[in-house]
Amino acid sequence: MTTHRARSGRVTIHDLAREAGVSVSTVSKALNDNGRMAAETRARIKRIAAEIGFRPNALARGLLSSRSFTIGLLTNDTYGRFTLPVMAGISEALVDHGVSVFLCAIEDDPALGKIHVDAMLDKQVDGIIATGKRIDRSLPVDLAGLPVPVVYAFTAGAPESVTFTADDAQGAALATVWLKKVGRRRLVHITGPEDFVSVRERASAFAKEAGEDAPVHYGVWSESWGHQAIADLWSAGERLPDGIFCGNDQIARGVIDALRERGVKVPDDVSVIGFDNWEILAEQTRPPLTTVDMNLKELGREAGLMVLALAEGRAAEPGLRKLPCKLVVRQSCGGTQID
Amino acid sequence: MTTHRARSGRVTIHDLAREAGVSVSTVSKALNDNGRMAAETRARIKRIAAEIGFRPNALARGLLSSRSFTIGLLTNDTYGRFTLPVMAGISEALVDHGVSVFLCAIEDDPALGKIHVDAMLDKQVDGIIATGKRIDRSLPVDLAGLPVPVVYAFTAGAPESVTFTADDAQGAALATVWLKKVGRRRLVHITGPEDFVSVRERASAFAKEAGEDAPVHYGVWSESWGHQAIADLWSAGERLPDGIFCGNDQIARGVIDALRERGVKVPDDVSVIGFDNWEILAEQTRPPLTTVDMNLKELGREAGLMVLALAEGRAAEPGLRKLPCKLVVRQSCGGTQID
DNA sequence: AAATCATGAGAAAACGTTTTCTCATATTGA
DNA sequence: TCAATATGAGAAAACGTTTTCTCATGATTT
Repeated sequence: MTTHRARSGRVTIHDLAREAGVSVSTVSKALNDNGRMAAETRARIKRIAAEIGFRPNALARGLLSSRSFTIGLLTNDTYGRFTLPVMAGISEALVDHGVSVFLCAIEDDPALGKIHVDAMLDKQVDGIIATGKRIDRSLPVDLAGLPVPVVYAFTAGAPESVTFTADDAQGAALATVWLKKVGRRRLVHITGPEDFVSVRERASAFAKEAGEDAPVHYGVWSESWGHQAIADLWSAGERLPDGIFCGNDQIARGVIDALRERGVKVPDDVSVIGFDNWEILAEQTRPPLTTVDMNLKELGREAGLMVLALAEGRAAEPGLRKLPCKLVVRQSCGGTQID
Repeated sequence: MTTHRARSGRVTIHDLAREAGVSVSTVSKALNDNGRMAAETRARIKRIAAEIGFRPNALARGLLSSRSFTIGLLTNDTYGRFTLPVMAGISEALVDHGVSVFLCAIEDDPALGKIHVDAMLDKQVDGIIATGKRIDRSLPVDLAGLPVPVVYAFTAGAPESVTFTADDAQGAALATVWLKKVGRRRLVHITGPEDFVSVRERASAFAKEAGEDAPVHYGVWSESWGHQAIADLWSAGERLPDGIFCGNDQIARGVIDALRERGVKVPDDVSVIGFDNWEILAEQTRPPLTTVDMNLKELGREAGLMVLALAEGRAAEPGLRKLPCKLVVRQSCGGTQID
């Protein structure tokens, strides 16, 4: 057994070539199934490579191919509620292709954003995915004119860019139809701030399904707003709702707590449905929350595959792609089957 | 204005050398403040570099220096509640040093773990940080004998490794002392499963401060357990507590809800304190939760700086480093000052 | 005036791969 | 038997940097 380690401590193709008694070019061709070569030689080289644990240096490879098999993920969603599933999807989609992901949290800070973008470019990322908390705000960093493709997920993209988001209207319709399906007729929508595009899209889909006169109450994205909204409705007292579609799970949680405090049974008296399927919240609510899932992981997958495609030079039609939401049935609406 | 772009589309040092009318070696030395050179030449090269937007290719640089200015972050905390702040701290600490972070979510899957570790090594990371959900479990991947330094944060490390975690005992003491300070005398501890090392450390610190006879109730990490525990205590009815130290914020949330349902006022009748400072939950609890913060972001910073130090060849004493927790005072205990 | 020294800048090697040539030998066809 | 072709494998260039070495030129010392 001869020694085969270079000074760097990592096994290089030269060590392998020496060990196998061939040239580095032969080794390279053997391992990449390129070139002409005796099958026996190829097999022997591969065997020895496995034995001594040779793994090609991706830096060297990337230098030559001008592909780094690396993409950058830019996010300002510090808390990560939306970003995390998206990230998981991206990572899952790309790991099979040998692509790694740089995580760059920019916390709404333009200076930090620039630093991260520069660092990514220096490191020759093959592409960038920008992701955020809402589809109608863009990240505080200029991604136009970069030498690599950029895909936007859950954040506003540049004109002529590829952008992915959830189909808010379809999700809201899903929720509203479900409330009707479990027999509810007096529906209300308690949701977030009206300046969110998502809020408006969901509200108008709700109106379409529930009737134009079905009340919509705008507020903020908090439990206490849900609580407050119920207090307001019940103190007004006229034509109390029997089905409540909430703009997110936190609001739904507040709504359910407020109903319980008033002795209103969920789902016996009133059905409540949320939005986001923030599992740790939705599952712990009593009763567990039926809610709309935006399929963020799938959205991440698609974004990952898209940036990969663009990096490989395949063209893609620019524009906003809305991915369908799905219903997650738990117990806060009654009903059991998913369709 | 001559053209200075190479075919790759990115400006290289050769383009810059041509533009400046000097050799590439001179350019390199100029930009890195190395070598001997007329000050005027250096300045001129720097100016032109900025003009044409030259940024050195980190791959090429890394190939030569055998440093990639990249580290890998391995995590199995899919939900990200613990990992996210740690990540933020790591990123924040390293971005100043030009180091980028590969995010590798392995979801408790050994095969996926191996894939990610191999990918990181291929990409010549300068070091790896492993992070998880609890200090007494290790990631399902073998990080021993890797050619790069490994630092563990919030997960069990290999023997002789550098590991960071929060000081559970100190945090629990902080909470218990605070309950006494706001005048509570009949303390109980409602916490998670006893097989967690953290749970046992917190419980024994609680016992030390609250008295060995102060009751400790073990359960699970959920709101409903907090709810249940209060139901049990109040139905037993003997010597009801006036101060409750909860093992995490979710339990505290369940406890507070259960107390409210029984007409017990928080914090007037009973003080409740949580653990984790999971802000989105702690802030939305009514009343907002006083809780113990594990300083995970700071933990991430330290881990980041440590892996950097090790990567640069500086030695560090192996062992478990416990970082202090801090108290975050909101309204669920009464009292106002932090100390 | 000759020898020494400081200065500024370029040439070339190196990092670890992949790829394109080139070339010797073996095989085939007439 | 001689040429044409296949086959196997190596040499060298390339990717974009950094670093070490070399070499003019001009300034300083004897």
